[in-house]
Amino acid sequence: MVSEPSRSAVKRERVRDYLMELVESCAPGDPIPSERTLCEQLGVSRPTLRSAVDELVTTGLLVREHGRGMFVARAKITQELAPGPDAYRLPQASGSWASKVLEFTTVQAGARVGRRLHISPAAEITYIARLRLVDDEPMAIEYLHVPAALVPGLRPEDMESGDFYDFLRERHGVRVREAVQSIEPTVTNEEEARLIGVPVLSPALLFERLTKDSTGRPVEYVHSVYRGDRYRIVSRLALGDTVPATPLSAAQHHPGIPPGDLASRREVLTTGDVQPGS
Amino acid sequence: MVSEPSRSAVKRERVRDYLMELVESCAPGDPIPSERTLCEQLGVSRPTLRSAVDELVTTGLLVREHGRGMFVARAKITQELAPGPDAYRLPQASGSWASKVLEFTTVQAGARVGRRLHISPAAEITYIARLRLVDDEPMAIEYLHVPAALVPGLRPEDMESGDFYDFLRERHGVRVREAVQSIEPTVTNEEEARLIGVPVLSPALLFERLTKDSTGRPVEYVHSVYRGDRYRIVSRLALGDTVPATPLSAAQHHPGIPPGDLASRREVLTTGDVQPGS
DNA sequence: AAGTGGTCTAGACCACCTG
DNA sequence: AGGTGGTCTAGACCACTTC
Repeated sequence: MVSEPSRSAVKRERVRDYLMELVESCAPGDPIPSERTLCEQLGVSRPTLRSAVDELVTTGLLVREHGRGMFVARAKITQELAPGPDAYRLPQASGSWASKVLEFTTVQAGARVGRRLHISPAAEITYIARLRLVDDEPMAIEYLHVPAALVPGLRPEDMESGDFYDFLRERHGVRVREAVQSIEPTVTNEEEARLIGVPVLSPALLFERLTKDSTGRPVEYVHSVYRGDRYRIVSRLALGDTVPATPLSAAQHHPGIPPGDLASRREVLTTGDVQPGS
Repeated sequence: MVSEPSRSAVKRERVRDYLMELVESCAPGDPIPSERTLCEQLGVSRPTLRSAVDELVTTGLLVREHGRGMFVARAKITQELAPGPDAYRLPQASGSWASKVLEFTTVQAGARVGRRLHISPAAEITYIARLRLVDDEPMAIEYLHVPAALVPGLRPEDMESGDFYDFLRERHGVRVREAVQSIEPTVTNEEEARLIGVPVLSPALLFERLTKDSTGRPVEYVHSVYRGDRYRIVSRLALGDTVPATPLSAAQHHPGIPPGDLASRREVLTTGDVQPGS
């Protein structure tokens, strides 16, 4: 828009903008012309065309199907927060969650996991990789690490139904109390992409969590990757300054929840739920 | 690893794996050989080499500098949750936040924003685009939409210092009370990439927030994009089942905060803070 | 068999940075 | 001037899907 060195910008951008308009004039699921056809129409080479398409695929506007063609994506990656007049009502719990255990072994903790769980690197842990499904569609891949001594006799089936924390309490007398969790954006690698059914380098959320029991002992270290096109975090924040602003530290900024100017005095009321994609 | 149709997989993967090993054997900031040199060493064409490098740049392992060369990235995108024995202590507020107003205009709300703010599409809003900086490094780009009637006489300078919510209360008698916020992973587009200083298609977090005052009237709609390589959400979760498990709905799953099996009975204790990148 | 997307090549030109 | 990354081309072969 602003005066740029070159007038016509890069071809890729011109092609991408053309495609974006094309997509907007189509209904979700509609097929669009083939790569070779588009190349001819737009007067660009196939790598150039493909590079522009790559961007729209990563952004979530287009999907490719080998041997079939390209289609307008069904669920836009950036969906409306909530349509209609009742906007901003928190979405209800939706979809039925299930799990599928992909791997279940006992291995030595190793340096990294041992340090996290506060156990010896040589101590044994139960390592579980499981797919998390919503309405039978893959939503996330989760890697759990639990000290083996804590869960003797744990079976893969135990990880496919019910609440793991309930299970820990009822079967092993372990009462979880607190967890520290981090969330960061990432893009999928080959393995993750294959398992959760999205293209490589798609936007995703990386969670890491360390959970401790009532005695402060670490009981699980979890690493999981959630697909970005169907998963979203919604939270409801209380901002009232009813509390006389316990001055934690004047110029603090707590972005985890509200990345605005909210200095202190706010508290989380409720955490929302999944908004299924399509 | 597993038996694949073709033995050698794609060249891109072979090149990428070679580069990843190369990166691991280097210190952060170290230069790596030029694209043309690597092409010759690996026996691939330049587009193929570049495609592999693209992946590592998106992943945050490499950085390119036009005319200078390629370097091992300083801050790894997936950093340790917390090093050392005191792991999992929540990071303290770090860095000094500042803002730089890039755009400040009064415009008509339009259909989308009007609907969100519950005002007429023809009503005027103050539209503010501002860069959020931490230690003078760009961290996020934020787009605010505030009904103009609520903040008569607001000046750009007012948005560059202090807490906006404090300002609303003291200068305009508006007391914010609650907000609904969504967080989703995304990738940067050209504009966002340029403004926050990362490559196009880098992982990022997209926030949307609607804030209401004590009378339930919407006072701001904010859309912001945080860079993924320097920003992370850390939260501390209370999982104790002290509450007799108010059964909201048996098989519910609330991933927004703890994407494990936490059915109900959990509550957010504290929200963490920024972990500065390098 | 014919069309589609997936991958790769060899070479070209440009813009940028460093001597 | 010479190296670096940034972009683009024309053409080739493969794998997959449909008819």
